[in-house]
Amino acid sequence: MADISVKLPDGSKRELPAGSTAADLAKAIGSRLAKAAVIAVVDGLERDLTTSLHDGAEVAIITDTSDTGLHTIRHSTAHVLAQAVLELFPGSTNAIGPAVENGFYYDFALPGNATFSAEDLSRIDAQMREIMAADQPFVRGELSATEALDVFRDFPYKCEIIERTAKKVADDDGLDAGEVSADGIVSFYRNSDSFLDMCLGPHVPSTGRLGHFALQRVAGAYWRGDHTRPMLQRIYGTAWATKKDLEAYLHRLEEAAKRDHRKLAAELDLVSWPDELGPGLAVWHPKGAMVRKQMEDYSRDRHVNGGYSIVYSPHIARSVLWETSGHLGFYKDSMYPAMELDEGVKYYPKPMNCPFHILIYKSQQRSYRELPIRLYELGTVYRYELSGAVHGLMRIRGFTQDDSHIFCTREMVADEIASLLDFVLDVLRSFGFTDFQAKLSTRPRDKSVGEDDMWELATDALREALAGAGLDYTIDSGGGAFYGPKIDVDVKDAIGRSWQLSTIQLDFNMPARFGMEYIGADGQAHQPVMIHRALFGSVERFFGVLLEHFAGAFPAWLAPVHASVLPVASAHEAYASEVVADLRSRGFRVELHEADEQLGKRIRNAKLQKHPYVLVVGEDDVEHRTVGVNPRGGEVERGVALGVFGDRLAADLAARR
RNA sequence: GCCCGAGUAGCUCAGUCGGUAGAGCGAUUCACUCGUAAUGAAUAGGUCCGCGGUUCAAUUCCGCGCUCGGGCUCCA
Repeated sequence: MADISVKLPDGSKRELPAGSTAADLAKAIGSRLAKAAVIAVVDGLERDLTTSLHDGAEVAIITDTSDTGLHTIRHSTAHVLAQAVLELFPGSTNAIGPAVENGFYYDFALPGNATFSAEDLSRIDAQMREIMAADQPFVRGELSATEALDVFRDFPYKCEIIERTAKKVADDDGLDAGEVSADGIVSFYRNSDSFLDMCLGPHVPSTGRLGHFALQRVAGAYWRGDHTRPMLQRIYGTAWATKKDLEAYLHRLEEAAKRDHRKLAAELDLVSWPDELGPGLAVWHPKGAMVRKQMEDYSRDRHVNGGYSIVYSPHIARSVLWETSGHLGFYKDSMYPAMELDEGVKYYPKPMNCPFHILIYKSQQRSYRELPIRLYELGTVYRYELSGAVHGLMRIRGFTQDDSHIFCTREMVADEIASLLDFVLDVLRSFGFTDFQAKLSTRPRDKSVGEDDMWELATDALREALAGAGLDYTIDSGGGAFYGPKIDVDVKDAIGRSWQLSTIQLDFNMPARFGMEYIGADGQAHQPVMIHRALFGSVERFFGVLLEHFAGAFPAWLAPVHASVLPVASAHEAYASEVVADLRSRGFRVELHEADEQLGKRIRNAKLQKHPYVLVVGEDDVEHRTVGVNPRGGEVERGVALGVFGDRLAADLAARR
C-alpha cells in the first residue's frame, strides 16, 4: 500500500502507511505521546484520534495537558454522565452537556418532573465509573437531519436543536453546545448498544481514558437559559487529566471558600446581615466601617483632585421624577414599591442617583464655558433584586454607589471618556488590582429609549475610547442600560476570579427627557451629553471583592486596626497605654490588649484578626521605650524604638502597603 | 421569581429510628502575670428558625412560611 506524508506542527514531515489514523501517527511518534493523546487537530479542525489521515494533511496531536485536551476530557465526561443518568433513570431525557471552565454540566428532564437527590448523585457517580471501567469506545456516526429526527424522536430537546439548525434559524445565543454542524449533517457518538448521543465531537477514544472527575451539585437551569421555558435538572461536575490535578482543584475550591467575604466578614467583625433587616440589607460594624471610611475618603480625595464636585441627594423622590427619567417605564421591576402619602402622592426609594444630579445641573442656566460639569456622590440606592440573586455584599438590595455624572458637549465626549477610563484604571490599581477586562454593551433588544442614530453615535464613542486606552474588551450584544450603551470593567482578584466593578455609561436620552440645556458659543441652547460612571460600582461590592482579594489581610492603609499592643504582663500595662497613646497621636489605629490572658493566646487572637502589626511590650521595652514588632507575614523584631516603628508604619501608609 | 439543599448555645458542629438535648471554641468568675499563634478550674448559656397538622407526646414526621447556601435568570 502506498505511503502518505503528513506535516507536523514543528514543520517536519512523517511517512505513514495509507489508511493510518491520527492515533497511528501518535503511536509512530512515541508511546508516551500515544498515551497522552486525546484528539488530533487535522488541517485546523479538531478530530477524533480514529480519523483517517490523508496525504499532505497538517496534523497536531492534542494531549491532555493542553486546554483543548482538557476541554475534550470534560466534554466526554459529560457524555458519560448522560449515559449513566439515562441508564439509571428510565424515561429521562437529556438536553445539552457542554464543558465549562474547570468542568462540565449536563441538563436533564426526569419523568414526572422528578428531581435528583444527593444520593442520586453518588449512584450516578458509581455508574459513571463502571462505564469508564468498561472502556467503551466513542464511535462517531453521521445522519441527515431527517434521519436524526427519527433516531432522537424520544428526545424532544435534541429534536429541537436539530430543527433549529436544520431551519438555519439564526442562533446568536451560543446555546447549541456544538451538537450539530452548520451543514445540516447531524453527528452522533455511540458508546454502547444502549447509548448514543448527538454531538459534534470530538471525543476521547474511549471511556477508559476518563476517570478523574467529581460530581459536584444539582441545580435547576432553564432550558436554553430562558426563564419562560421548562426548568431542567442540571448536574455540575469537574474533570481533570490526572488524580493530582483533580485533588489540586478541589483544594483550590476549599481555599477559595476560606476567603469567602461572608465568612471573613463574620470572623473579622466587619459586617452582618441581621434577619430583622430583610434579605440583601447589611449593617456595618465598627471595623468594617473603618475600612469603608478609608475607601470612601480615598475615593473622595481622588475625585476632588480629578475635577469632580461632591454633591448629596435624598433617598426618596416623588413619582413624577421617575416618570420623567423613564425608570417607572423601564426599571420598575427592580424598584422598591412606592410609599403613598399626602393624599395619594407616591414617593419611591431611589434605584439610581442620576435624576438628582440632573436636577442639580438644571438648578441654573449653564454655559458651555462651565462644561464639563462632573458631579460625584456616594449615593445609597435601593433595588429590589430577585430573592435568588441576593448574595452577601456582592449582590445586595441597599447599596452605595460612588456615582458620578458628567455633563459635557458632544465634542467633549471622546476625550472625556478616554480620560475617564484612565482615571478608573488608575484608582483601581491603587487598590492592588492589575488585571482588567472590559466589556462593551450595546442597545438592549426590547426595553430601551432613544433613536437608533443616537445609540450608534454613543456606542462608537465608547468603542473609540476602549481602543484608545488599549484595553482588551468583549462585546455584550444587547447588554446596555435602557438609556444608553456602556463599558463595564472587570478586575481579576488574587486567585484569578473575575468581578464586575466599574461601569461607564453614555446617555443621550436622559438629557432629552429632562430638557437639559447649555448655552453654546453661538448663543443658542444645546443639549448636553451625560456620562454615568461608577468606579467601585458599589462600595459594598468593592469592599467584598477587596476582602476576598486580600483574604481579610487588608493593606495597612485600609486595615481597620494598624497594630495591637500587648503588654507581656500587667506590670507593663501602663507603658503599653503610653505606646497606644503615642501611636494614636500620630494618627494610627491602635488597640490595647490587656494582660488578662497568656501572651501566646493574645498573640494568636491578634494574629487571627489579620491586622498588619502585633506589638509586644515587656520589661526591656519599658526600660528603653521600645516595642517588639511582630509583623503580619514577617519575622519578629525585638527592641524597635517606638518612634522608628511609627515611621515604618507611616511609610506603609504613604505607600498604600 | 424558578430548581435543589440547609436552619440545634454567641460561633463551628454532633445528636434524638417521636419521650423537650451535647462537645469544642467564645462569654462570665476564680487562680495563674507569662517575651511572640490556644494555662487550668468552675459557672452561665437553648421556644432545637416560625406557624399549623398528625400523635398520649414533635426539635425529630407532614404542610405552609421565613432566612441562608448552590445554581438559572438578572446585575453594581
